[in-house]
Amino acid sequence: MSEQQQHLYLVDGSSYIFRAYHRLPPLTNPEGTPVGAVYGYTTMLWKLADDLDAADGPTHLAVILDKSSHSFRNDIYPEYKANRPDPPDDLRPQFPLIRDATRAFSLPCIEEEGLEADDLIATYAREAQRQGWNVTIVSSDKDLMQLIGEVDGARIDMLDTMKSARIYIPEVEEKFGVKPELVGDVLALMGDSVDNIPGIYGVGPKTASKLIAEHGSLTAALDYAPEMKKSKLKERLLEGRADAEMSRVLVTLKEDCDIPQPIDEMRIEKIPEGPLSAFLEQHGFTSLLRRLGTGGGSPERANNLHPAKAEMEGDTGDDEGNRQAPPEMPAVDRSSYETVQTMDRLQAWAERAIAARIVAVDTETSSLNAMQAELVGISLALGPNDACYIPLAHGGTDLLSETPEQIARDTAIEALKPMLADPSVTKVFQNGKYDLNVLARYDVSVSPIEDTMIVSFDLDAGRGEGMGGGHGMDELSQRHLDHTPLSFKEVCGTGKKQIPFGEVPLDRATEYAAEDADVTWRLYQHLKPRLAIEGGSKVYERVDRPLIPVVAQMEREGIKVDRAQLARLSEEFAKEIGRLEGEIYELAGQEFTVGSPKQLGEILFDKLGYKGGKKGKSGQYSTDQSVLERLAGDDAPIANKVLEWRQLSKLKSTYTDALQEAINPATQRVHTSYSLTGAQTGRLSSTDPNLQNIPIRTAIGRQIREAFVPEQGNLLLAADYSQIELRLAAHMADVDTLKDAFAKGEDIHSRTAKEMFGEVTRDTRARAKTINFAILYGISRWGLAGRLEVEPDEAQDMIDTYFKRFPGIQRYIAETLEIVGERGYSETLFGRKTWFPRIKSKNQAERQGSERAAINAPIQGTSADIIKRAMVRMLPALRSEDLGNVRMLLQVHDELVFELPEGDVAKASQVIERVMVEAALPAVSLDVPLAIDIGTGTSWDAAH
DNA sequence: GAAATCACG
DNA sequence: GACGTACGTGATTTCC
Repeated sequence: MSEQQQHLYLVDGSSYIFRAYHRLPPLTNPEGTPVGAVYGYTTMLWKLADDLDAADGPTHLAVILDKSSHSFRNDIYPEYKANRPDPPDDLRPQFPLIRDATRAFSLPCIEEEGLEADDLIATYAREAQRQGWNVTIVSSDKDLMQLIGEVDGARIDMLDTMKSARIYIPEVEEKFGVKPELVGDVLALMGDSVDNIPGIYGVGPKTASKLIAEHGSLTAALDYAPEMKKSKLKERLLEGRADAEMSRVLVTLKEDCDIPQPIDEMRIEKIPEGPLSAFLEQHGFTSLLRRLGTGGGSPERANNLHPAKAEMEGDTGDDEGNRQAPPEMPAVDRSSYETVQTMDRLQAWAERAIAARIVAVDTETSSLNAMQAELVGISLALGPNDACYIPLAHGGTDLLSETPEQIARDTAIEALKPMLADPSVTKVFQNGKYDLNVLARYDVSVSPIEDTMIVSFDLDAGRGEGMGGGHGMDELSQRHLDHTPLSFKEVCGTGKKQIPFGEVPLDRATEYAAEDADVTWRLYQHLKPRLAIEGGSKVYERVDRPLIPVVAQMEREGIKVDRAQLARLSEEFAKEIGRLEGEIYELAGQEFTVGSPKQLGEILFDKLGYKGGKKGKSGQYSTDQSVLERLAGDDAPIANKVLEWRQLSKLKSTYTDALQEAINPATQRVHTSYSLTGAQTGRLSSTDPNLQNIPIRTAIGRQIREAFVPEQGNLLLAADYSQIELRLAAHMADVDTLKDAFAKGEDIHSRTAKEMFGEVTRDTRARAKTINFAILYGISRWGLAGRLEVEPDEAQDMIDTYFKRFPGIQRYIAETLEIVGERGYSETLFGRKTWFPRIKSKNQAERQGSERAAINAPIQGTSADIIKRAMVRMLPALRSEDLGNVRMLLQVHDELVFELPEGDVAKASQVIERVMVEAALPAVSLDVPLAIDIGTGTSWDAAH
């Protein structure tokens, strides 16, 4: 080819600014206009312009914007995009500035009345392709992925600048399981809640791509439906055919729009600096301005963007002061990292860390379980691309190679200890609880620490889903740094081929490990300032951050379990399960897998002909507890046998077998791992094993609790908050009757029964209890009707009575929903936010689900805040009362479990009770007292 | 890997 | 008038 290949870049401007808006802090320019999204947009154009001379960079470039909200799609389907909320108030004034920014770069900006940006992009892309040009669409919109591919050597691909990812055929196939040409068919089946494209109800991305991949097209898949075997899916395909066909039209891009400007005119050469510098100056983008002057990327961080006024926080002010825009950082360069193999170099890094006062730290180990992991190496980062990896226990990469040169583990640890313990050097981790536990096992204490995972949780709980509850490092790096770090899989492989990190060659190990510290350092710079701006400092500084070492210590303490007792129970359960199985086969008239709900349903309702079999979404009979209990009442002896079988199987597999496996061989105790970011409301969760769901409600289950025991000469002490959520509801909704009952120490469910039904009997108290919980969980007449086994009308009457007798509740619900609808998040009394991205969903079930969760979150979350505050204060309080031998072992949402010398019980009980009762103070003064029940015994069961 | 089930607050 | 019905979790099993 004689001529240079032309390459047209089409920038999807509209979708970009929405994403930029959500991931950047609310900056304003010197005039006070919000410009956060504009800033993001400007840096993105800058990056593209930087590629002008690159081999595959743009020769032509245009920005495409949405002009009107109405398009031909609305004529086909009036509901199209109907559930789009209005753009936020501080985004709206930024739209015109986007055009200004584009003009400042002297780039063409294209928009047409009645056409969506996607259609213009499709038209331009095809036009350029026809002329033999390459095309790159700068967007991450999945609809546009239909266009990807090559015609006569001219290819169309996509670039997601936020993730720095090229998207071509393999990426599309990975995402949709089909070639780009078939993406439209998949989209038509699955629908799109954002654009309000119906698709087929109940068909999601998985099912859609499977169907299209199997049948080759939407039409073929729909045509095949009548021949499918009977299933919910079949029904839905048959019923939803028209919806799918209309959706197919809606997702089809219009490739033959009239084009406002020929592509030849989009050629770009060098960006003239005059208009650009004027624009940058006007909006205070001084770091970019400086780069313009020096003509290159300098890592300069200072600029004078003004932060939007921080919310009133009443904070200690540790984060007050000048806030800066996200620092400009150079791209991650893995070749810049150092492998530290001599003591000289290690000393140099330790000294630099002390001088820097802040250092990101990451440990590499042999296991995800902190209580078993061997330390393999440590990485440090002091700035972007200023990071190192210190290998400590790397072996040869195969049998023939020698162990690489490295500092002995103990020597290196001793050299790092002063820095890690230095109170003036902040150590930043991503999930620091893990590193703290690993290091503690090598007798290293680390303080003070910061944790980017927790910072992210306190800013964005509820906003993302994914590993670490949306706060894992890879996800944060993608979201905030536009960078994909090397994944563990890439370095260590997966499945059978996986190797321990200690066998990764040092150059590769350094790239991975040092990058993790580098990314953590960058995330900290990016996220920490947001806490003060967005009002998260209080809960982070006073609750979650100080909690990290406390929970880490609880995990290390572990709890003793009586293995012999568990083994005895396992054996007993096994015998009983076997006996029940025989009886069940007898009653069924055949053998089958009792543990298979599918087979059980068929036996019960098809073979034995019991009435009332209801099939759920998947076309399968439901056989859960409530169904079996009803059958048992209708004189079906097999139902009771299955219920018993289920109970025992559950107890055996989940508890008596699994807990024996969980005993740590080194400590002979069970060490759970608490997730600090697992529950959106701020609660902890417990895994490996889960010690927050040990049986208590049945006598047979409680035998498992008997296996949780203290060491010789000690006792277990359990302290739990009595009715804490109802107390908080009484305070937060300001309900005098309830507050009065709590003040007088009455039984709250009895009082509710008296108010509701006039008299207190076993029955009315039980109903009242159900209603009280229903209120906490966000009530619906059908939900309550189901629980109380009454008609929905009657349930509605009870709700009305409840609202009348306890005025305040109804108002609390309405106010909470109004605020969450407005702001997108709920707040606890201590300022913890939980986001509800689906609160405005057009899908009623989805929206109502969010509403119920939003009613509950402030109550459940405040309760979590309170017990967390108690945990933070507990050990210092005990220590100051000379109770240093009391160990805090477990937290179960409203309960703390301790192990202590018998002689300490009386004194410790007082301290524990006081700390728990006063945990809300002084930040919040409740109108209701908090009450604590305390028990002690020689097992967890006996302590209740 | 999803769905069903069931253990807890 | 239909949707599918209480909030928040984690572990195990079966089945595709």
